[in-house]
Amino acid sequence: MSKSLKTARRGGDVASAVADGAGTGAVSRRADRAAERRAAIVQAAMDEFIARGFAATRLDDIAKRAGVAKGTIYLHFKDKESMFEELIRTAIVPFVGRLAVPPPLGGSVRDMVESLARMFLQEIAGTRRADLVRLIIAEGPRFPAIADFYYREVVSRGLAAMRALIQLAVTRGEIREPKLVQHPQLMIAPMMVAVIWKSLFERHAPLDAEAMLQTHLDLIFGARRPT
Amino acid sequence: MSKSLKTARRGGDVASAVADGAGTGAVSRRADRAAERRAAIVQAAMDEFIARGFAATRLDDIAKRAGVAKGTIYLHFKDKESMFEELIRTAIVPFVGRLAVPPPLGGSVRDMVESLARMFLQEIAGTRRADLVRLIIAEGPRFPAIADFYYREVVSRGLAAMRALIQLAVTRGEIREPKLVQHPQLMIAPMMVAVIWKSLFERHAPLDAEAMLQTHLDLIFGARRPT
DNA sequence: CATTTATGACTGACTAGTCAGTCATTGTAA
DNA sequence: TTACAATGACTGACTAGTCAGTCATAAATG
Repeated sequence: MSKSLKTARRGGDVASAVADGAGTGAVSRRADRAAERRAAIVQAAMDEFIARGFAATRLDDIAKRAGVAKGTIYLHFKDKESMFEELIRTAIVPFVGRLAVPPPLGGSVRDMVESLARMFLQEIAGTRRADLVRLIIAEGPRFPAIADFYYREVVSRGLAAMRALIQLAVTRGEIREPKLVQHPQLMIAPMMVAVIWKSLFERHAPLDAEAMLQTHLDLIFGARRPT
Repeated sequence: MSKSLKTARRGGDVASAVADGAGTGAVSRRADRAAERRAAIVQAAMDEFIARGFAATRLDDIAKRAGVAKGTIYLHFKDKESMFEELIRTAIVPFVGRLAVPPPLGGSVRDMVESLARMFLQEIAGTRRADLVRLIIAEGPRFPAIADFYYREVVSRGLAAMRALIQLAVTRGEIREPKLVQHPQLMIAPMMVAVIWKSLFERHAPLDAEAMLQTHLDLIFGARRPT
């Protein structure tokens, strides 16, 4: 089943690239054009799903937004549901790689956690991706496959990495509270709150996530001494 | 507009209660019967909305579950959308009252926070109400009226109350980190995570929310000395 | 009996998914 | 190089089905 993904590059020449110097930007290679359209569909679908949720999203709208006929969508995806699932997966995968904790280099654990959290705030909480997280929270229960995938690929890995960091910090004496190793969720909780807050309440009361993060880290690692 | 809410109790006697001792449970009083049906509809609608989200929920299903004809629903609610909004409001209100911080009584702030958090875990995170919170997160952006209401009635009040408690604790010396006053969200974050976790990941990895709470409080108030 | 309340068949708008047909692109032969 | 054939990506009108909301009719009530 589910062959339908035509994107597989044939032969070798990936090189007919999208020089796309000046003018029309017309793409010749058939496969390229197809890939381009697929990308447009994915983008459009993402926007629509985020804006309306799964059930309320119309394929007609996705098609229109992607500048494509509805039938074209079905050349790339089996149906609405598998499109949705594949979409989420595709969007998540790029982040999975970074979850392997970078080798505990020289600096303090706090610095490492801080830079990780900063990255998260900038690349997720501050962007449309925050809505993606919200979408997963929203649709998860109705798409167990997605919840499972998300748990396996993101949550469990992320928590494992975080636990390792906490363990290290406890060993080094950077963190006093050893029980924290059992609850790596506590380290991440403020990030989750930030994501949700941005999606729902930002216009009521803007949240200074960076400042909150500092306070959070001070609680866990102890306040930095004022030099 | 939107009169349609028939629930207003007439006269005084709320007392013709639902004795409902043994048999049919037949209720005589018209208004009571109406109220009963309304309650059944509300309950059924809640279940369906939680299970499927707003868009995917069918009024036919709500009617069937409530043991009522579809037309009956429209005797109580203007349409699907306002039913949804009113539903959420109705479900939230009972909790608003408790958010006024009980007068800072004798005990420590930590004990007070702890008991509040415990209550939250038991009455929200442990129950179907957790899914209600998830539902608000999920549908909030599409129902600004609900997000607004939720922010006004729950979030802002809850945070204000929490801020007052933190302020008190800082004054008393129970909390060392004064910046926490600026970020009452940090106090609540683990509760939010618990709610989401229960909804999405409980079957993958059960979360001991109580234990997590203890660790969290130890971080904020300092570990209890082992006597 | 008059009035209020409840019913559920019905309607009309809407939408996921299909498929016969079109046509630009690619391959092949002269 | 040019003419012709094969391919398959793309289209959009269409089908079959769904569902919010209505209303003529029936039941319950006082």
